[in-house]
Parts: sequence; C-alpha cells; structure tokens
Amino acid sequence: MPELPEVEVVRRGVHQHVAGRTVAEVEVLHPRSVRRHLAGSVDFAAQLVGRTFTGVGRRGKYLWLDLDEVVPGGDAVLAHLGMSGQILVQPPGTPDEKHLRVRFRFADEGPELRFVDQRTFGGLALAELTGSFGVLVPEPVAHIALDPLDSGYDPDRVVAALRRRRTGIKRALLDQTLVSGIGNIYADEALWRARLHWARPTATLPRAAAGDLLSAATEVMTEALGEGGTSFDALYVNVNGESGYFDRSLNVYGKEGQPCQRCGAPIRRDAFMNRSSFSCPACQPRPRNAHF
DNA sequence: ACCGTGGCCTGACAGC
DNA sequence: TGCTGTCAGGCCACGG
Repeated sequence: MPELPEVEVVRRGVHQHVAGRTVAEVEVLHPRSVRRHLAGSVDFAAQLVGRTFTGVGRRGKYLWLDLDEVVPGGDAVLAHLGMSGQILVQPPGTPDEKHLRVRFRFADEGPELRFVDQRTFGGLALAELTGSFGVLVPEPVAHIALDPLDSGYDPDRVVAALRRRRTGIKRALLDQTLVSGIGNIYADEALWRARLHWARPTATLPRAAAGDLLSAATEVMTEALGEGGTSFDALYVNVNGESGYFDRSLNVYGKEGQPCQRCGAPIRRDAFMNRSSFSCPACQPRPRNAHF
C-alpha cells in the first residue's frame, strides 16, 4: 500500500501537472530518498536541471517520469512510494511538509512537484531505459511482471506461471515478478471474492480457480481506481492531497470481527509474513494441505 | 532456479 | 505523564 490503483491515481495527476514542463532546480532534503545513485544526491539533482518531463509511465507499483525523448539508452526519474510516499503538486511558497524529501522547481515558476515520505521506504532514482515485455522501462523495473491493467497483460500466462510455483497462493499473488501491482489489501479482497484461503497451495489450484482469482484481482483494483483508490488516513492521497473512497467498499481487509458481507460469519485475522491476512472462516475455509 | 526470512523506517496507539 | 512494545508492509539482499 499504496498499491496499483493508488499509484495509478498518482500517475494521472503527475502527468496532468508536469508533462511538458522543464526542471529548473531539484532539492534533495533526505539522502535516503534518492536511490541507486552512486554519484550521490547532488549529482542526481544536477543531472535533471534543464530537462523536460514528457510523460509518466507505470508498471505495478512503480511509476516514472520520462525525460525528453523516450529512446533506448535514454533515462527517466523512477519513483516508488513504498509504504508512505506521496507525490504532491504545490504552489511555490506553500509551507514545507514535515516529511518533504525531494522538491522539483520548474522553469515556468509554476507549481512544484514534491516527494513526501514519512517512513522513507520509498524513493526516487535516475534510471536508464531498457527493454522489458516489448516496451522501454527504467532498468530497475525490467524484472517486474506486467500488471492487470497493462495492455499486454495475459492472464493465461500468469495462471500457468502461478501453478508452476510451490508455495501458498497469497505469497504468489504478492510476488511482483509473477503479476505486479497487488499488495496486502487487494490480495485479501481478491481471495475473498474468489472464496480461496490465503494458504491454499498454488500447485494444486485448478486452472479455473486460478483464473477466477486473477479476474477478481483485476476487478477489485479496477473498481478501486474508479473510486480514486483506497485511503485509511492522510497517507494515501492523490497529487492534490485528496483521499480516495474505496475503503468504504472493502469486504475483509481491516474488518476483523465484523460480519462477512456474504454469510455473516465474523472475519478472522491471521498473522502471515509479518503482516495480517483477513478472511472469512466460512467462505474461505483453511485447506488441509495449507502452505504457510 | 526457486523459496522464505530479516532489515529498512517513523508515527500512532495500547498498556502499565 | 512518560516509557516500552507492537503494528503498519513493499522491496531487496541474502541464505538454504
């Protein structure tokens, strides 16, 4: 979290506000927020001055700002929001946010682009473009699988790859090299819709059930995007700082003890991978051969 | 090659 | 009140 719908909301906002604008100054206020840049944050800033953002791409939870021409060997500013990252568009002179990490000022002296991140799990990077699934993406994104909203996404291929795994179904859903964009919230929601327990082994999952699960994941993320994403608090916002409304539509995530919307059984919460899994004990019974 | 775990981070909150 | 412990969890490095 933020997961695919929230990142797509941000991508659209960034594109609307910065496409065609030329960078005048970059201020890095926290070194950890600039990643994979051996020459350091000062060099990162210097390399961007005078360059023009031409578009904003996304794959899974990564997004990137294209710089000038999109050509092999070109580069882009890659961003990952991590747990608490925000990209905000703010008029110059707006007081700095408490966790402002990187500021972009533009030659037109219009609104700034600000990377704000409380926990610094996210970050920015200047990355070279390389080919992946037939398109150019920043090199650190090359190994990330296509997401369900990508035009090249092929659910049959994901089903086949998923059934070759020897692990639990939720662990597989969260593996960004299998299918990208799904995090803890939408994994739990998709599993509930498909009536599957999170520890169900991938290896014995029928092809149709795997297909239904991926369809459910696509549906729930598409619906969430239509609501502007999911927000529990002020951390998950669009570029104008506004929250989405999909949290009202969640069926299991964060609903421990509340009645299942299908059968009324109280939603249970299990510890899993140092986090929580929410599910309905009646609709999603624990399998005998559970894979933890 | 595949699979699973630990570390990175800070703020909100519960309990004493 | 102020302290401590727990939780939130995506990604990557690393070990088996």
